[in-house]
Amino acid sequence: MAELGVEARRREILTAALALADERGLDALSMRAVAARVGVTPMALYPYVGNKDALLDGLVDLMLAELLPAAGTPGAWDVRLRAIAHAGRALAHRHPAAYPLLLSRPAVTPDAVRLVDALYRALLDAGVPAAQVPRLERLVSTYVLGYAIGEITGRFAPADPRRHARATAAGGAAPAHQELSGVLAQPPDWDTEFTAGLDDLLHVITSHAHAHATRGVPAEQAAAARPATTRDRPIRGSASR
Amino acid sequence: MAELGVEARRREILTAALALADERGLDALSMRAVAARVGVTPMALYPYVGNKDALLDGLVDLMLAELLPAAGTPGAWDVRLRAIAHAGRALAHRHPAAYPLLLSRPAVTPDAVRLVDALYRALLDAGVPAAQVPRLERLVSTYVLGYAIGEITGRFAPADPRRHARATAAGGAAPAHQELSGVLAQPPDWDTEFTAGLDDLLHVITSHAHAHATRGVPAEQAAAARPATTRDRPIRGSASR
DNA sequence: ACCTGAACACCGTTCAAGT
DNA sequence: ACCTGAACACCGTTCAAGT
Repeated sequence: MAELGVEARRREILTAALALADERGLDALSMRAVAARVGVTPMALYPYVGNKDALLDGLVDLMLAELLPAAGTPGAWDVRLRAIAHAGRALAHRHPAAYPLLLSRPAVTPDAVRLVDALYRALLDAGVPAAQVPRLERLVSTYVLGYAIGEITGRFAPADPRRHARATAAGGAAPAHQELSGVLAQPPDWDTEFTAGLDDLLHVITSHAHAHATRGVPAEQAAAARPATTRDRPIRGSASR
Repeated sequence: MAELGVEARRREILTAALALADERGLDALSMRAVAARVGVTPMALYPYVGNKDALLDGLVDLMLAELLPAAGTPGAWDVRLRAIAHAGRALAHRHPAAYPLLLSRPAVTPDAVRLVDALYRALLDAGVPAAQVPRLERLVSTYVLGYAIGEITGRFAPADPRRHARATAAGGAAPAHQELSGVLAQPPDWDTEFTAGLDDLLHVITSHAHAHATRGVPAEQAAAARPATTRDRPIRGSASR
C-alpha cells in the first residue's frame, strides 16, 4: 500500500513535469517549478525522482509509455511498422520540448525494450535475416527520431522566405540552391515527406528480405500458414503464447 | 582593423567554449567557465557572443566550418556524398558534447547553406529529379546526424551485457529479442553499420534517379559529356563557372 | 513516513562604473 | 573601446529539523 503510494506519487510528479515542459519548455523545467506545480517544496521531490537527471529519464519513460500502445497494432508487418513510426512522430508533436530526450538517453527501460521488440518482430516478419534486424531497427528508429526532432526544433523549418533569400544571396556560393529555386520556393508538406521517407525505408527493408519470406501477417499466423520447412531458423518459445 | 579584431576575439571565445565542451561536457559550459578560460570576466564575453544561446549557435557555426572542407571533395556524386557523410560522423566523435546542437538549431548560416548545397549538387548529379532533391537531402542529413548522436549519447550503446540480460529477463514480453539472442549477443561494429545504412540510402537515391541520368561526375563534366537534349530542365548559371 | 527551511555553491544577465 | 564589480533573480542539492 505504501509502496503503491510511492509509485503513484512518482507518476504524479513526472506527469506534472512533462506538462510543464509541454507548456513552458525545457528551460523552464526546474525542480523548483515542478515542486510548485505539485504543491510541495523542491526537496520533497527527491525521494521520488532521485535528482534532476533521473527526472528527465522519467520523462523518457512516460513518453515511451504513451508510445507503447502503437506496438500492439495488428496487421501485416509493414502496417505495424508504419503505425509505430507515425505514432513516434505524433509523440514529438505532443511533447516537442521533451521529445529530444529520447535521442540522447539509452533506451533500456522495459517499455523501450518492448517497443524495440515490436520493431524486431515486424522486421523478422518482413523476412529480414536475423543478422540485419538490429541494424535496420536502428535505421528506422533513427529516422523517426531524427526526422521528428528536425521538424520540431526547426532544423528543416526555414520555409520562411529568409532562408531562400539568404541562399540566393550567397549567389555563386550556392549554385545548386539556385538550380533548385523552383522547388525550394514552395514549402514542403512535412506529413507527406515523412511518409515518403518511411516508404523509402520500407523498400530498403524488403530489399534485404529473403526472397521467399514475404509474409505480411503476425508470426503466429504466418507460422501456421507456412510449411515448417520454410523456417530459416528454429523459433524459440513465444510462438504459441 | 578594429572590426577584424572583434571577429578574431569572437572566434577565440568560441574556440575556447568548444574546447571546454569537448573536455568537460555541455553542463560545464557556463559563461563564467568560458570567461575564465579566456582569462576575462564573464561580462566581457557579451559584446562578442551576445548571450549564452547565441554562443551555442556560434559553436554550431564552428563545427560546420570544420565540416565544410568535406563539401569540396572531388569525384563522382556518390564519392562526394559518402565523404560528407563520413566527415559528419567523424565530427561527432571529435565534439561529442556539442554535436547534438546541430540537430536542434536551424541550419541557416552561410556555411550550412554551402554544405547543403554540396549535398544538393551530389543528388542532382545522381540524376534525382529536382522535386525530390530537398527531401532526400533531409533524409541523408537526418540519418548522419541521428546515427552519430545515437552513437555518442549511448542510445545504441547497450552493447554491455546488461541490456541483453534485461531484455531476456523480460521474458515473454520480448520474444523477438529472444529469437535474436544469437545476433544480439555480439556487439555491432558501428563503423560498418554506419556505412551499411549509408549504402542503403544510396540505393534509395539511385532508385529515385532518372533512368538515363547515371552520371557520376561533377555537373560541368557531365553536361559536357551528354547531349544537351537529355537535360530535363534548363540549368541556370553556375554550370560554366 | 513524509515534508520543510535554511544554507551552499553555483547560474545568466543587468547596470553603473572604471581606464 | 574594452573591461570590471557588485548585484539580482534564479539554479540543483545538502543537511538538520520538524510532525
